[in-house]
Amino acid sequence: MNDANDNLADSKPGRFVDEIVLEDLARDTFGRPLLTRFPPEPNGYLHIGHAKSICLNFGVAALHPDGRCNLRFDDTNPAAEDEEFVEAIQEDVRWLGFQWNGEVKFASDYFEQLYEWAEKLIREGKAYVDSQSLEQIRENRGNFYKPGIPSPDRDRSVEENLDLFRRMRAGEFEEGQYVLRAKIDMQSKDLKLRDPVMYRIRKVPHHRTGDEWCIYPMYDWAHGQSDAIEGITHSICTLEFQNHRGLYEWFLEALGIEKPPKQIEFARLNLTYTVLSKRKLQQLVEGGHVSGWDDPRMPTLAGMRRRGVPPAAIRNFCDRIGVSRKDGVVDVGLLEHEIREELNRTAPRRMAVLRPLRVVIENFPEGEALEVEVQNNPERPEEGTRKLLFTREVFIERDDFMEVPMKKWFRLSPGAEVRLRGACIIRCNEVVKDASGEIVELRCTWDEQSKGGAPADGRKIKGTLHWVSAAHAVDAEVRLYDRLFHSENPAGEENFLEHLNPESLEVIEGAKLEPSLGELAVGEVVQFERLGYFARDRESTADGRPVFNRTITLKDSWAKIAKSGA
RNA sequence: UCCGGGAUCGUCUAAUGGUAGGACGGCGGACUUUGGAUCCGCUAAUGAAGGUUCGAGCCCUUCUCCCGGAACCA
Repeated sequence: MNDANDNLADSKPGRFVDEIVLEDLARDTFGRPLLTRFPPEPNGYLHIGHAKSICLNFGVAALHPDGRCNLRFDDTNPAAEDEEFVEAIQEDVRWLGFQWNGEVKFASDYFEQLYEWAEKLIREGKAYVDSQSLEQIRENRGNFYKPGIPSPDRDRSVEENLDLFRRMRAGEFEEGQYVLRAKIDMQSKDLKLRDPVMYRIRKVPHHRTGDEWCIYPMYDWAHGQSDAIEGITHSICTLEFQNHRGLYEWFLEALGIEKPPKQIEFARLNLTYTVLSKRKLQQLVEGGHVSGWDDPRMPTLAGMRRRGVPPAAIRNFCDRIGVSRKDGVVDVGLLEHEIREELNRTAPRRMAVLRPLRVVIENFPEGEALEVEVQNNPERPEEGTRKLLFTREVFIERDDFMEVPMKKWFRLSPGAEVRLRGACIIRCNEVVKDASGEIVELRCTWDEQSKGGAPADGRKIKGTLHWVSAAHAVDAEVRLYDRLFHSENPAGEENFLEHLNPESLEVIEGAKLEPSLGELAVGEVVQFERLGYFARDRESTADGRPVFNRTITLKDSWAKIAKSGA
C-alpha cells in the first residue's frame, strides 16, 4: 500500500447515481431536500431484483442527512392489482431493513389531482379525446421508420373534449370507446411522443378507490406527476424506461412544474440460473412447479426469507454488485457467497445427521452417558458452549463412511480412526450388513483417553465427524434445496419450464437432530456442522416433527477432490 | 432503414488525460477438533481501426457487436 486512499477507495463498487445526486445537491438543483422513491406495482411479490432497487433508492437517500425515500404503490391498473400485495410488499421492505418516509403513498391518492391536470391540458389544447379503436390508434402511430398519421379527432374543440372527458369520467361510455390522448407530435422519432394515451376507460373496481373511478391514468401520465406531487428529486428506474424519459419530461413541462424531478435509469438485476420476471414467477406458482410465492426456491424476498437468507446478506450483495447503466448477468454464486459470509458470522453451530448410520461403541457402557461441552460458534467464542450427551449408540452420516476408502479419504473406514466432534476418537472394527448387503451398523470402539476429542498421545486425527446420540436424537424432516433451474439463463430458453432442475428439492424424512434443535424458533437459522445452514420452517409434519429448510450448503472442497479423483 | 442506451479479467465493478485495481470464481499453498472458516500466492480484461497528446480505458472520427423502443401494462 503506497497510498492510504487505496484502502478507502477499497472494494466497494461505485454507484453513478450517487455522483449525480452529489452534484445536484452541491448546486441546489431542486431547492428541496433529496427525496427518492421506491414505486412497486401491487401486482406481485417483491424479488431480489426489487431488492437492488430498494437498496439503491433507500441507500442513496441515507447518504445524506435530509435524504428520504418514499414507498409509493403505482396502482393505476385495477385489473392487475390487489390489496394482498400491498401488505406483502410493505412487510418485505421492512424485513429488508428499510424505513420509508412518512406514510405509505399511493398513486391512486392522486387520481383527482391527475384528473384536474388532465382538464388543464385539454383547456390548453394539449390533450384530446380520441374515438379511434385500439387497432386504429396502433396502426396510425406508424413505426420506427414510418411517421404517424393524426387522428381524425385530433382537432376536436376544447369544449367538446372537455365534455367528452367529463362524460368518460361519469361512466357514460363503454370501455374502449374513447381515450384521452396527449397532443404532442405524430411525426416524432420518439414513438412515445406520438400522442400517447393518458386515460382509458376501465369499469373495474380499484383495490383502494372502489367504484369511484371508471377512467384510469396510464403509467406515463401518472408516474412523473406523482413524483412531482411528492416532491421527488431523483426518480430512479430501470433501463427499459429510458424510452419514456422524453415523455416524462414533456408532461412535467406542459404542466409548468418548477424544478421537476429528474429521471435516472440503471440496469436491472439479472441472475444466473434464475428467472426474475413477474410473469415467469407467476407461471411457476400457478403451474405448481413451486409451492407458492414463498417457496424457498423462489427468488422472491418471501421465499428467501423462508429459506433462511438473512436480509443483511441481500443488502451486502446489492452493495457488492454496484449500480451501472450496463445490463449484465450477475453470477448467482456471488449471492451465495454473501449468504455464506453472513451466516458464517451469525449462525450458531449445531449437529444434525441427515442420513443416519448407526454406530455402536462396544466398549462404552450400556445405559451411561458422557457429558461433553461444545462451542456454539467457534467464530464467536463469546457465544459460549452447550452440553451434549454422548452414549453407546450414536448416528453418523452415511456419507462419512466408506467401506473401501478412496485416496485422501480422512473419514471413517474399516480399521480407521476419526474424531467425533467434541466427544472422542473412535475406531471402526466391524461393518454389519443385512441380507441384501446394505450396511446397517458399524461396530466401533472408543479411545477413553480422548474425551473431548483430543488424543492423549497427541497423534494426528485428520477426520472429524458430526454425530448425534441415538438415545437423545430428535427426528426431523429436512428439505434440501438446490437451484431451481439447471440452465444458466432460463429466461433465454425457448421454454424455461423445460429447464427446471428436477432435483431442486429433496425431502429427507428421517434426519436426526441434537436435542436443542427441537426447540428452535421458526425462522431461526443454524449451521448443521459440516453440512450447511438450515432454517426452521413454519410447517411441521403431521406427527409434530420439526421441519428444516437448507438455506445453503457449506463449501465442499471434498466434492472437488472426489470428482477429480474419480 | 429510425430513435434511445451500453461495451474493462469467465462474472460484477473501479480507474473521470498519468502504474488498469477490487470482489466472486478458478488454480496452488499454509493452518484447522467443521475437508467449514481464516491466511497467503497465482490466474485473468480496456470490442476494432484511425486521430489528438509527452502520455488515451478515458477526448475526436469511423466501424462492429449487444440491449431497449412501434401496450388502452408497469
